[in-house]
Amino acid sequence: MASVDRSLVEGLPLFAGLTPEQVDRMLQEAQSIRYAKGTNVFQHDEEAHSFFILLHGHLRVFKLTPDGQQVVVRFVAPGEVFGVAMAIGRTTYPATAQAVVDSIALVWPSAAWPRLVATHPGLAVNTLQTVGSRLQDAHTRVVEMSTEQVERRIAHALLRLAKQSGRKVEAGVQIDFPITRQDVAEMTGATLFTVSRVLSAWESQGLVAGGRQRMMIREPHKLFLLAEGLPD
Amino acid sequence: MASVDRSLVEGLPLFAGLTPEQVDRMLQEAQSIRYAKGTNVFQHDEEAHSFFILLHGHLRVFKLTPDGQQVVVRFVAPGEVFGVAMAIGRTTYPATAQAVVDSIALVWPSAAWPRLVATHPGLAVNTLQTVGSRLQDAHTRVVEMSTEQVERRIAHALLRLAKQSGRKVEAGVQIDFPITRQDVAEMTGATLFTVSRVLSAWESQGLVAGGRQRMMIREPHKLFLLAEGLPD
DNA sequence: CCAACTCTTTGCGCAAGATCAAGTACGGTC
DNA sequence: GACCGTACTTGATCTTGCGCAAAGAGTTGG
Repeated sequence: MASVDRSLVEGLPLFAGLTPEQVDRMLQEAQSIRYAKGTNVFQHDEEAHSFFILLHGHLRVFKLTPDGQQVVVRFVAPGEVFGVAMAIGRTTYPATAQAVVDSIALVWPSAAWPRLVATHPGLAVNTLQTVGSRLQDAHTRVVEMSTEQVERRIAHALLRLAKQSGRKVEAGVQIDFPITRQDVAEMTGATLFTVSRVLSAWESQGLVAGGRQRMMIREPHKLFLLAEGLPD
Repeated sequence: MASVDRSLVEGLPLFAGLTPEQVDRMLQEAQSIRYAKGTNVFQHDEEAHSFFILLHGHLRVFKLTPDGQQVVVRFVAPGEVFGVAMAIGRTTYPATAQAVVDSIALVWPSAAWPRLVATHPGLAVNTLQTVGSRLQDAHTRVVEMSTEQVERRIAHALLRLAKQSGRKVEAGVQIDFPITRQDVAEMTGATLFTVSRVLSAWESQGLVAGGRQRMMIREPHKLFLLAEGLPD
């Protein structure tokens, strides 16, 4: 594989505290692979052969229930580590990662992880921070699902998307990958129908905009107030 | 502080891969502290001054919403590490840990963590596994809350409690710390009333038993079928 | 340009659970 | 042993959001 330009990965949290030489050495072991829109980077229950850093594009990570329902765990944005199943002590992936647009990732074989960690102890520490912050997110989501009603959950989900993958434009904050109402439903534990109704209402109030697979937040602050359940 | 008997902590996941001497050295830096039933080991948003291993007792870890609702994050059983806020990159605790019975924990100052990790890289790796498996749990819970109705969520919650803190007795599996219907409600995102109704129904079917703050599963397998939504 | 598809909207009826309102039983204390 | 507070039960009512149906609107491709 062609070697990877270091500038692409400098400053990534995973590599914090490593010397440029160490980073170079790690990069030499990585491949860079392209995933066409709609393809799966890995699948639920598949053997965890690799771990990744997303260089370009966006992924949708979801779980499938026995009766075929999907639940979106998160979206992966460029720069993030994903598929670290091996590091957290699993032998298979706990979810499916699917490219929502054409994407490129750096790929290491999972088998290299123990050696990499032994050589660069900082890797474990950095990964611990990453996994820890995902744990925070998951708990936040549990709290929201336990105590908030749909409208506020949807508001929180959109704000999180905006924060993670929002692009500021004149008219507001644009989510910079295609996302359906169904996706939002699967992030919030609501139905497609309910999400559609809520978004329609917000659109007519000028809070958000966006048609088919497009989502833009026009009034982030008002949406925030709504998410927190504060008076208008 | 009195020195801690090594037999109490041998075989704990946190210490996996450390030599007995290394464990001894770590123990010398720990205090063992007693927490009376009902007291808080640490509180939400408090500075994360320490991290812990529970030696004896049971803790209830919960978050508080702005409007005062509690959501139970998990229960801590003896042998588990908790309060590792610092390790996952926080300066404050993200939740409150409260002793549900008189409890004893080993306590290290958070400030010692970076040095301990530098000396024993295995610590970071082990903690990563622990945090990773909590992340799994949290995601499982999100999936359950998104796709299952209350009855099945309650069944899953009880099964998880039984697995983690169940004591097998002749008549079934006894949860070996006091737990209220309110607690179960706060674990499942249901109301006290709904939980009470469901448990009453199960009790009359002989599925579970237990009165005030007592919970015992008499038919684990039937409860499992119910949790998975399988026919009788 | 039309066909086929996917995504989205909207209306209507219904059910799972929440909320409210009494109560009852259990344990601990003086 | 009487009292008190906390946990639990049970019933009646109300609301949120789901399920389903049907149709509208972009998108892609022949």
